Amino acid sequence: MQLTLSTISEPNRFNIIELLKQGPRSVSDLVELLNIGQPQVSRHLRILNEAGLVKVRKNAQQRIYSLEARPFQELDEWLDSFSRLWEERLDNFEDYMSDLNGKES
Amino acid sequence: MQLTLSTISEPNRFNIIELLKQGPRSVSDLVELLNIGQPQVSRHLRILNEAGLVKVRKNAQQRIYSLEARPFQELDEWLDSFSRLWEERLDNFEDYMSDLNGKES
DNA sequence: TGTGTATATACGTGTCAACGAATATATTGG
DNA sequence: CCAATATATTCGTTGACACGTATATACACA
Repeated sequence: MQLTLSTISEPNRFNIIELLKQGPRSVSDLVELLNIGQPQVSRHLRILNEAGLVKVRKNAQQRIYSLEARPFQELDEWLDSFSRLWEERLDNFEDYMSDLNGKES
Repeated sequence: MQLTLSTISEPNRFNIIELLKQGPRSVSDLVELLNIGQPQVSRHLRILNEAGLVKVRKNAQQRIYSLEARPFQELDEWLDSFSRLWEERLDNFEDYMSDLNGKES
């Protein structure tokens, strides 16, 4: 979970993920679409792969990268545990805590 | 979005968020529950606050921190854009791309 | 097999952020 | 105002990581 988060939080990897969301891409495709050099793209792809966020497929000399669904599903499930933050009436809960602790600011 | 991600990805801040998910907490509460010093807790809380992930309320000398819903909602909405990854049949899409690019591995 | 294309790795450098320790600021009650 | 409690900030150090350049590996086709 935290590996997923820290991996995605790097801006270039975030951009790579946004591109792969539209479909599989080769490394050279990504190099053209991003403004960074090929070694950097390969390196970020390796990190994404090690974090389980992408998978690779060979096509001649090309490597076709695509997104792996599971980690994003897990992130989504983790966020479900926050649902009470907005789906239930948070205000009432906060007022309750205020009363417990004394007056407000 | 990326500020949210990088902020959450730090392990101590992730733990703080998990605790705040259960309800508002004072700094000293968090210091007891986590295994890090008070200055570190305060520092992480400041970073969480600057990222808009928590809000503060004063109660005497205490500062009561609680989660802010919006960034988590935004994260959830961002993940919605990945829904096709698992809700629709990805396999067909991949086969389609394979045909476009030539033969498979 | 050798050459070109596609991708990956190695290396040195610079930056950024987390940490612990020490100290500063706020807030309350006496 | 003073002392005590609660929280915040500063400082110096250190480790992790992203970058660019250079080089290595994989694969296909002539």
